[in-house]
Amino acid sequence: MGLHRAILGDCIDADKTIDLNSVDLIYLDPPFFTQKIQQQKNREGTKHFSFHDLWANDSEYADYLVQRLLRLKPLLKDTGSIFFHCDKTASHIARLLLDSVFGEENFCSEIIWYFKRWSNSKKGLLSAHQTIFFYSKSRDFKFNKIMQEYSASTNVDQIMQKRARDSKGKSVYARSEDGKILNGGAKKGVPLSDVWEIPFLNPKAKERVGYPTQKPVLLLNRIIELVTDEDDLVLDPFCGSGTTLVAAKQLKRRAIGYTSEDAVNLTNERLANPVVTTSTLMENGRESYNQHSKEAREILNGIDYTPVHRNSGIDALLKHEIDGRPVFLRIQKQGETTLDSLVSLKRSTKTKGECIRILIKTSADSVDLSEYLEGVYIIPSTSCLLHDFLSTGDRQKQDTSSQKPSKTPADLKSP
Amino acid sequence: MGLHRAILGDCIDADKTIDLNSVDLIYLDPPFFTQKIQQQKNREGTKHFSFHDLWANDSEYADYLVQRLLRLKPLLKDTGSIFFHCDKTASHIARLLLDSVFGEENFCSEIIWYFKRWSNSKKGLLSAHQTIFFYSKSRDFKFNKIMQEYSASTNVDQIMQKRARDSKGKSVYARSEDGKILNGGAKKGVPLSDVWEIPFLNPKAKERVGYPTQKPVLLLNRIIELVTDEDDLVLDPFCGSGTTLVAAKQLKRRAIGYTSEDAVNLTNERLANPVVTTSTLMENGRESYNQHSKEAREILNGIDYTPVHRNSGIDALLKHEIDGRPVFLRIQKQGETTLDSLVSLKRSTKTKGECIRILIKTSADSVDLSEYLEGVYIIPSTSCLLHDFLSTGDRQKQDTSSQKPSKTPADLKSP
DNA sequence: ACGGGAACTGAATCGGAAC
DNA sequence: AGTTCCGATTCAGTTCCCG
Repeated sequence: MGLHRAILGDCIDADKTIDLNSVDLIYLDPPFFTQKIQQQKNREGTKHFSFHDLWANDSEYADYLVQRLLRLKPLLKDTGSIFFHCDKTASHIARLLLDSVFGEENFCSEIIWYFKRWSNSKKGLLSAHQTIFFYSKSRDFKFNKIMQEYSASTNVDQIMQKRARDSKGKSVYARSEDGKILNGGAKKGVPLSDVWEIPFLNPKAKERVGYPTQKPVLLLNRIIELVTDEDDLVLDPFCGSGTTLVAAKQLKRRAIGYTSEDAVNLTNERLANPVVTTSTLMENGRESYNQHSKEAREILNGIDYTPVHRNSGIDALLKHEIDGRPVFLRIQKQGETTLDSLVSLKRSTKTKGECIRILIKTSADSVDLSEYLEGVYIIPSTSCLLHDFLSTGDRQKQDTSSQKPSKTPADLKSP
Repeated sequence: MGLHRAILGDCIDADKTIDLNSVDLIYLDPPFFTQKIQQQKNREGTKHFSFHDLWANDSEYADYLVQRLLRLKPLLKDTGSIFFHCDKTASHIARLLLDSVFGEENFCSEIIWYFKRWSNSKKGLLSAHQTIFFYSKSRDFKFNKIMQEYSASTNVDQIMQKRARDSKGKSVYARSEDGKILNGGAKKGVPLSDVWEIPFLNPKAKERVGYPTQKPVLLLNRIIELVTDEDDLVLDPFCGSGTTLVAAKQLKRRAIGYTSEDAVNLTNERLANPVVTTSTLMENGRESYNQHSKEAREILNGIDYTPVHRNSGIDALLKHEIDGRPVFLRIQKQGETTLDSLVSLKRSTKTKGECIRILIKTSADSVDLSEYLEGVYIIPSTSCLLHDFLSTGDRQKQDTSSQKPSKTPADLKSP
C-alpha cells in the first residue's frame, strides 16, 4: 500500500481499515446541508462529478454526521485533532454534535476561512466565508505555533526595538552609548489567528479538477502544518477529489481518504500529477497592491474614483463621467519625466475607446510637450505649483498676469 | 422625552414602553456565556462597572435569552431587522433560538467581525473575531446596499464591461460591431461582504467609559446604516454604556436602550451632559485635526516645511525663505469658505511682520475675493483643479487659453 | 404558498496572447 | 526575452417564474 490512499466507500467503515489511536489529524468536509445536488463537469466536459446534499430534515442530517463522528473518534491519537469544515447553513448543528462527541472542553477554535468572491445579485450581504471547527481529542494535543507577519500598520521600528529600564525603573527603548536606539534582532511575528484569508479556488485556476465544492490546497496545507509533523497520518473521511491527500503528500504526511467511485480515480490521478495554484496575491500580499495606489489616494483626496490596479499606465478611473466618456487618470511617478508619464497613459488608454485622459503632473520639468498633448489634459499637483512659485524669481510679473476668475482650471493642456 | 433614551431596567419589559411594530433595528449584545463576572473600571478609577455572566448551564442561558427575544420580536416593524452579537462560546445556542423565534427563512447573514489583536501566549489559535447574526422580520426587509472597493486584482476592463446577448440569447459581454468589448461606464463597486475588519480598539470611544465588553462605534455605525434610514428607531436591549445610542445619535436615528443602574447615568451623561458631549466633540475635532495635518503632509509632499500647531490660522512655515521673508502657509479646511480661510490666515500673520502668505485653496467656490487678496497668494489644490475641470462645461475654450509655459504657477493671486 | 427549474448576475483570478 | 494586460471562466452563486 502507498502512503496516500483514496479508498472507495463510506467513512463509517473506516475502523475496518484504520487502527485505533493511529490518526493525527482528521479533516472532514461533509455536505453542508445545502439541500441541493452538487454537481460539476471537468474542463474538457468528459467527466461529471456530483454528490447529493438532500435531507428530510436537520435531524436526519445530524444523525448521519453523528454516527460517523462516533466511529471516527477512536481512530484519533490522544494528541490528535479534528477539523470540521462547514458553512453557516448548519454550523450550529455541527457545533452541538462535536461538543457532544468530543466534549466542550476540547473545543479549540472556530476558524473563519474568508475570501474575495465575485458577486451576484443577492439582496443583503455577500457571503464570503466558511467555518472550520477545530477540536482536539485531549488537552494534550499536538500544536505547531505558526507565526505571521506583523500587520502593515505596525510600526517596524517598534517591532525591532529593544526595551530596557531607565535609572528610575521606567520602561524605555534601549539605547547604545551614543544614544542610538538598539534593535532587538529578528522579529518573530504575531501568532496565527482564527481568521484566515486564503484565496478561493478561482474560475481559471489550473488546480480545478471539475469536482464540485473543491477546496484550495493552500487551506489544507495550513491545517496540516498546524497540527501534524512529517510522517504523521491524516484522514479525510469525505475527501472528494482528494485535495487533502494532495496537500498531505506535498507536506510529507501519510494520508487516507474516503470517496465515491468516480472520484477515486480522479484522486489517484491528482496524486500522481499534483497541481497547486500558488496565489500571486498571497505571495506579494495585498499590501503590495495598496502601496501602489497610496500616492493616488493622497492626491485625489476628495475626488470620487475607483483605484486601478494591474495597469501600469492608469492609476484611477473617476466615477464622474464626462459626456458619457470615462475619465482615466494617471499621476506622474517620482523619477519619471512628464513625457514618459504621458506616453504611458496614452499607451494604456489606447484600447479603451472614447475617453478622457488626465495626467497629474508632479514634477516641474519644463520640456515642451506640445506635440504629445493630443487627447490628454494636464493638471499640476499642488506641490508642483508651490515648487514653481518658490523657485520663480519673478513673482511680481505673474501676479499681474493671473487676474482672471479663480474658477478657471488653469495650466490645462488639451487636444 | 428625548430621541435617545437609556432606560434603567430589564429589556423583558420593553413592551411596556415601546409600541408594537415601531422598531426598525434591534441590536443586541447580551452576555456571551463566558461564565465570568465581567468587570472594568473607568480611567480615573472612580467608577466600577460590572455584570454577571454566570449561568447554571446552557439551558438557563438559553431560557433567559429566548424569553427576551420573544418579547422583543413584536416590537419590530415588518421591514425591521435584528442583529445578535455573540462569540464562539454560545453562537450555536443563539442560532437555534433565533431560528425558532424569527424563522430559518429570515436568517440573512452570519457576520464575522474580525480585528487584529495583541497576542497572548495561549496554546492554539489567537481568537480574533466575533459573530453577529443578522435576521430580518420578513423577506421584505429594509436594506441599504453598501459598496466597497474592487479587489486589487480586478482589472479596469472588467470594471467597465457591459453585458448583452449573443445570437443564442445567452448573456455575454457586449461587443461593438468590430468585435471590441464595450464600456458600460464605471461601476459602483463590490457589495459589502459578511466579513468585516473593524479595529477593536477604536480610539474614539476607547477606555474613556470603562464599561466592559464595549463595542466600537464604527461597528454600530455600519450596522445602523445598513438597515435603517434617518429618524428610524433603533433598540438596544443590552446597551451597556450606550455605544449604540451614541452611534444612533451621530447618524440621526432615534434610539432606546436598556441598561443597569450605574450605566444608565453614564449613558445619559454621554448623551445629554454638555461636558461629555463636548469631550466627544473634542475627539471629533482632534480627529479632524489629525485628518487635516495628514492632508497637509500630502499636499506639501516634497516641500520642506515646519508644521505649525496651536495656531488656528497657520498650518506650516516653509523652510525656504523668499527675499529674506518667512513664508506662512494655510490649507483651506473642509467646510470653510475660501474667504474665511483667507481672513483667518491674515489675522494670524498680522503680528508676524514682513512675510509671504500662501493659501492652498481646496474648495471650488467662485466668490470674487479680489478686495481681500492683498498680501496673500492663492494656490489651488490638485483636487480643486480637478473638481473645476470636471464641472466646467467649456473645456475647449480653456484649452486654447492656456497655451503658455506649464511652469507658470497659474491661478495665482497676489497683492 | 410552495417547489423546482431556467435564466441571469458580475467580479476575481490567472493563463496566455500580445506587445 | 520578459512584461503587460486582456478576457474566459466560474458560481456550497441568486432571482424569477410557472404550475
